[in-house]
Amino acid sequence: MGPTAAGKTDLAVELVQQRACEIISVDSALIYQGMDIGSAKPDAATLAVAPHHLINICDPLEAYSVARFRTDALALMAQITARGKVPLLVGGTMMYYKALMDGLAQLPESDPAIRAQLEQEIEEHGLESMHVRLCDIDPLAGARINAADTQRVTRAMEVFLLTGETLTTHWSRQEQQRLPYQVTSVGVWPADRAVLHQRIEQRYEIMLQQGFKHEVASLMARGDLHLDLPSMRCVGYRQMWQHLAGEYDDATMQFKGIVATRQLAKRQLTWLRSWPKLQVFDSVDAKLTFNVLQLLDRIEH
RNA sequence: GCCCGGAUAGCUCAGUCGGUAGAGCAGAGGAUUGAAAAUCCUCGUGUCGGCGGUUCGAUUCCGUCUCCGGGCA
Repeated sequence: MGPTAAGKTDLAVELVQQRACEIISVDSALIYQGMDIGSAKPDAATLAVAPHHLINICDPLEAYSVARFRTDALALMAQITARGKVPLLVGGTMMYYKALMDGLAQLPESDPAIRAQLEQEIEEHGLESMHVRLCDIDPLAGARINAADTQRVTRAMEVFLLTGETLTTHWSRQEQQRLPYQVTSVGVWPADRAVLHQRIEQRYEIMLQQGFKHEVASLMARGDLHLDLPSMRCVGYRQMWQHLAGEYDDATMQFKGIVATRQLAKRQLTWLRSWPKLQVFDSVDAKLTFNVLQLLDRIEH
């Protein structure tokens, strides 16, 4: 686990070549086909030596979810261990890891019709009033969810409308779901934040050189994608889309793209700072791979 | 060389009819249960360009110097 641009892929490629394991990507952006440059997806040559599960599994028009990830990852982990190998989960989507380890309540998946209805309601009466309504039907969720948090207010209402029961009720029925594996959590990032920021900037530069603008232009040219899709809200893609749509110039696009990436890294680190039993390694350390291998071998014996 | 306009938070700028100042962005910290690279919350002391003067008190008024725009030569 680690923030964006920390060097997770490089480490994973090393590990997979030296031990009997298979990589499962834990990344909500790498799932999309045709989103390669801006998502920093490993290139074809890398994938040839280090295949990744759960990348390129969705069209950018589709929405994936944490629940689907959990199902997919558990199935893959069973297959991989059946082959006598170790599942190596690599990525920066911390909520996916969390759901995998701690489980999820039995909730309905999002329903486009209900969501459209709720969106319209927000447009007509405002999010405030929907939050007031939420407080009425589910005071606990209402208190917990900020009145400005469109996504969570909407989701809580959606669950209620879909099932007739509140989010809080569903949560109260949730049982502990223990992962049937021994887990070693490894965190990788530069100890110095300034170094991470530098890496982010350099990587963005490289993405532009590799034709990131053209990649987004092609996605735009399809005609069926738009900015409200989870795929097009991905860091970098959103800013490039807005630039291509004429909202701002090239320099602004670069600035906003880098800023969004830094902010993503910060949020990822917020998860990791309090992650239970996380073994953290400085990715700047030249002996990184050696150190991690040593840790893994110690666990196996 | 002369005239005009600037100089205030990392950046862009507001403001103080004289009582040592605040927005946006950036940045930092936090939350996170089927959109999570999403969504949301909290956090603002900085020689108010330098030096002098007036004043009980100057970032604010005056003088001067420096730098940056623009204009005239």
